[in-house]
Amino acid sequence: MIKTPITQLIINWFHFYGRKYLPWKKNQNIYYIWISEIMLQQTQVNTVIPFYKKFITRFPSMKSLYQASLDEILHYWSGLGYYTRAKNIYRTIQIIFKNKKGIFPENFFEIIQLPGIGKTTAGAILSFSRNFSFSILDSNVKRILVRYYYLINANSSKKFETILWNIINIITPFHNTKQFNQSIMDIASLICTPKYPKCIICPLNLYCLQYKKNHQKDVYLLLKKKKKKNILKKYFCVILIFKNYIFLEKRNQTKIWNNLFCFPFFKKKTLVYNWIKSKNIKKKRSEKLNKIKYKYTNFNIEIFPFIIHMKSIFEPENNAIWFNCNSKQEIGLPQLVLKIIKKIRKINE
DNA sequence: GTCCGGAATG
DNA sequence: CATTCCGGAC
Repeated sequence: MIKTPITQLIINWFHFYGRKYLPWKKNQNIYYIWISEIMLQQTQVNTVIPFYKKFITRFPSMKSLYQASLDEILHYWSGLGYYTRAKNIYRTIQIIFKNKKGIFPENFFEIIQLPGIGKTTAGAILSFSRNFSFSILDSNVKRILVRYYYLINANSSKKFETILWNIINIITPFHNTKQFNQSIMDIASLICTPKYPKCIICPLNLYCLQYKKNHQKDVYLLLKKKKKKNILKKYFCVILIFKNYIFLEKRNQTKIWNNLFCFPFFKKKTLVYNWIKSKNIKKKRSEKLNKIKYKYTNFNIEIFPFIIHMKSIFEPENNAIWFNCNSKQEIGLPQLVLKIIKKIRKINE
């Protein structure tokens, strides 16, 4: 039973143009869907695909994932960002084997209890794996609803959120839910884009109030929050190199890159010198690398690296390692560190 | 350079 | 309520 015109239009469009061949859509395996949905949080489909393929090749089953350490999981997350997601996957697989007999739950209220899974991800998992009728409300869906119904955001955001959930619950069909959910997100990300939406080819343009009434302002833009200033943070870091080995420390209790391995970071130059002294380092030679700039939405980082080539190696303390750049040791590394290691390898070649 | 994006946490 | 997390697209 189809309830609203928008519902039928969305399902019809999927039949011709929807993304039906995504790697996690090859079967209905709830494990694969779960991993893909966590990866797809805050991350676009095309970015996720190669990470997903490597991850599933290494961890083809829930059992293989359960046998993995957090470091191994983080290794396959390296460069993808939002590393708490990998930690949440690790925590979830422990829960599944310790409390749920190794079976991924198929009950919405059980799934939503799992770490890193909210209403939208739970709905996506159940609709894509079992075709159960659950709605999703991610930013793609929000953008379509706001434009299609021309919803001016006059209310408090909490109230507005509730309104959007009510609407999507109404227009989500009982049958063909998985096609509908995939379709509305595909339409949003391929056609109803944040900038320069391709309304001419949009299957919803006949009824879309934003388009039909030819409103001057894009109602979606009214939702946007104010920008904040970018703060510049400066750090110094020490890159110790011995042959193919680089000294890395595991970050702990940090907000950014927690559980990932990085070079030792310092706020002041003098702290760098103190640290080098305390390690009683025998250096062969030092080297200057240009300052490294790195950007985030709310702040920029400049890193001034001190590169030291070592004569000999010392025993690393807890949570530190000599990382062999040529090996495939499975640890988590942020994109920044991956890039610096690549640079160093080029210089040394 | 600027914008985009789910869930947890403050 | 607001903020945080990360990397990529443009």
